[in-house]
Amino acid sequence: MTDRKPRRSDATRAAILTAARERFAADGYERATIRAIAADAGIDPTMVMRYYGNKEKLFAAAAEIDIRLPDLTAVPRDQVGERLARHFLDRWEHDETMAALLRAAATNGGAAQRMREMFAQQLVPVVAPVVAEACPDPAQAPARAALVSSQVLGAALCRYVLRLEPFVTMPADEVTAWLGPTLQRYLTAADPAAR
Amino acid sequence: MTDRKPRRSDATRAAILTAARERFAADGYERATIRAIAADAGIDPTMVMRYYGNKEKLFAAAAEIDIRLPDLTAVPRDQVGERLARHFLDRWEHDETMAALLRAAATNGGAAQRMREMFAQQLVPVVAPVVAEACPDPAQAPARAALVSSQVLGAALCRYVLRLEPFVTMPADEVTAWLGPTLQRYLTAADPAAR
DNA sequence: GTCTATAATTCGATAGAC
DNA sequence: GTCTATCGAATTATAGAC
Repeated sequence: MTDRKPRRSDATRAAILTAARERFAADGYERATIRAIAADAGIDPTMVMRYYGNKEKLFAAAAEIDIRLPDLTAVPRDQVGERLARHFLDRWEHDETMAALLRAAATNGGAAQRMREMFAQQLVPVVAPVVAEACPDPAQAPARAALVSSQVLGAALCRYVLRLEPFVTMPADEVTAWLGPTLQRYLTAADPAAR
Repeated sequence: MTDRKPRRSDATRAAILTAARERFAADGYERATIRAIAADAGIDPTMVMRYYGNKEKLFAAAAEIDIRLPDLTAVPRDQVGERLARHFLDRWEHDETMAALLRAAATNGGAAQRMREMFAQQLVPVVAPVVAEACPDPAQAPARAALVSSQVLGAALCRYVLRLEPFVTMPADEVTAWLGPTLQRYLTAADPAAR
């Protein structure tokens, strides 16, 4: 009843979103202009405003993402780290939405807020049961998730934003091989000195 | 003979740099305006242009930093990780230049280039001898340094830029306790699976 | 050295014809 | 739905008086 609305210009909206993600990913929030996004999408800049109201709402729509984290409770305890690392790498190599959000979050408050919400609503819940096994204190989950975020986001920063040479060239498999044990420790060590 | 030039308005130049670092750190490159920087420094915007030419050169001057890495060859082999972690945390808690550079590097090509140079000229050389001991292949040094960068920059991103709650509240000692072993492994492990 | 005035752009957003 | 025209604001940068 509520999903029977294939508007005729639905393709246009999608084209705008795609172009917006590319521009926001390449230039960041402030340097990406509505004019340029419209040009990339092959339409008039006015249409962007008509469809999305203003630049901020356009970004919000373009940066709406689901990390689609796997269910870690179904993964062998000693492999959660590498599993997580591979998932993130995979996700980022094929979808520039995260790169756009990361670049924008560095200078735009709204984008940073988005990042924090993603962290709290998507990463913490998935990670919590794994952490609980090695560390009974339930208050530890957010801290461990934050540590995981720092390594994963740092890798993304070096690879996709700063384009730090050794990190850009390094094969995805090698990156996950290095990050896996790090994430594993952040999730399953009883304390910083353990393991 | 060459350093006898205490210009009368040297204090003004310093005030501009301080204000510039604060603004670039808080707002990023594009949102930080020369007007605002001048206002913070209590001078006329024209003076900023007169002293530094243009915005890009001003940023270059403001982002000129020396990480002042310690000599790792004088540190016990099994403590280089924690030593490095503590150094970076210490350095950043008291100097917002790195936060400014990090924020700006996300959207500004020149700032990103600066980051890469800092990495190649300051981190790689210091780290190379330590890596060489555990891994004879000299070509490994840049890769290990890049891994270290990813974790260190990721932590800075979460703590100072994104302000991810668990990471902001976490005491510096706890952060170094967690990051130390990670950096240690990146520097001294023979391969990703070792140790 | 310092400041006023302003040039030259650029961008987000709106009004309104078709 | 789509496009032309344009407003209003903000910015870097320069010219020139004092």
